[in-house]
Amino acid sequence: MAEEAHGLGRHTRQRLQVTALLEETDEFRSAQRLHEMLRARGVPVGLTTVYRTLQILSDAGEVDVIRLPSGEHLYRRCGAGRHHHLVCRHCARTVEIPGPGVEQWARRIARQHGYVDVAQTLELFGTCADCAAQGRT
Amino acid sequence: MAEEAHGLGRHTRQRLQVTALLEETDEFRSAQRLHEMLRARGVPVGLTTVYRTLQILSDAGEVDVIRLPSGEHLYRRCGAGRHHHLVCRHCARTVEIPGPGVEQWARRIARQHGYVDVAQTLELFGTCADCAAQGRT
DNA sequence: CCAAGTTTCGGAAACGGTTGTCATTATAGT
DNA sequence: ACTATAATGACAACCGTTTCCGAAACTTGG
Ligand SMILES: [Zn+2]
Ligand SMILES: [Zn+2]
Ligand SMILES: [Zn+2]
Ligand SMILES: [Zn+2]
Repeated sequence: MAEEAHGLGRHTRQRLQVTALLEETDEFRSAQRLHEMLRARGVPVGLTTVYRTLQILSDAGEVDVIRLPSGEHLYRRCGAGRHHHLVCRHCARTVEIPGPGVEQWARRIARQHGYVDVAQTLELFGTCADCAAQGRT
Repeated sequence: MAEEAHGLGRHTRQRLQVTALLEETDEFRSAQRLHEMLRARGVPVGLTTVYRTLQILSDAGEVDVIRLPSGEHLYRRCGAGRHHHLVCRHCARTVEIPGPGVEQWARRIARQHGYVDVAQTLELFGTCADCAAQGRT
């Protein structure tokens, strides 16, 4: 029993804890922040393992990744289907934006210039209603 | 005389060499690559100075910067006005794409979800016609 | 032209997020 | 349980970038 037919490797205590934590929020969070949170609640997990688990999850399409201007990666458990992200730059609260429209536009633009096999990186950063109400610029 | 009214500091040999090199191409290039190229043509410039110069130029809006998935920054002397970039992932040859359409779309989406002060990151990566003809995947 | 003040240079060291190493430990099929 | 195999995690390495700081190069006033 407890068969692993999901392409994610073994069900270890640590991975279950990371995935459980990712289920709890709509915010994008960094590997280091997730690690801190797990340690804070008494889960003895190594930072390396958190990075490894997030790598596996993102390779499997189970989590989405965005990169801040600083270079750090943020991870989030998202809904199915391609989409972009509207992320609050203060609290990282995120709304999913359906993707097809922009993707079509990108493919058309690329073809017009002779480029093929186009990929896009599009993220939107803003200040969410709550953070704006609290006066955060 | 020869006063510097351009907000870029002094016209030193090194800065002139960096800007001159940037004028020579339509490709985005990394600081390290620019440094190598200058040394290769006998210009004795330090890597630190190349980084500093590129920082100054990008702050002044004289060059555009994009970031590769690996995290390294690429720099290019671009035309005036806001635009996005369609970049060949093999040779970094770049076409400028007018920006207003996407920006309008982004602002509208953001407002619909209560987000304000929206900023976007959009780059297109593809394979250019030449590189495709040479069989690069 | 000279001296004093200011800016820039550049080698070396630090930085920060991420990835590799490898001996130890946990998992899952039998 | 037993065993083969995969995962863990403390630590070190990595890599592009930034900071430090003494030396060198400009600029300015006299
Ligand atoms: Zn998502
Ligand atoms: Zn917010
Ligand atoms: Zn540009
Ligand atoms: Zn190309």
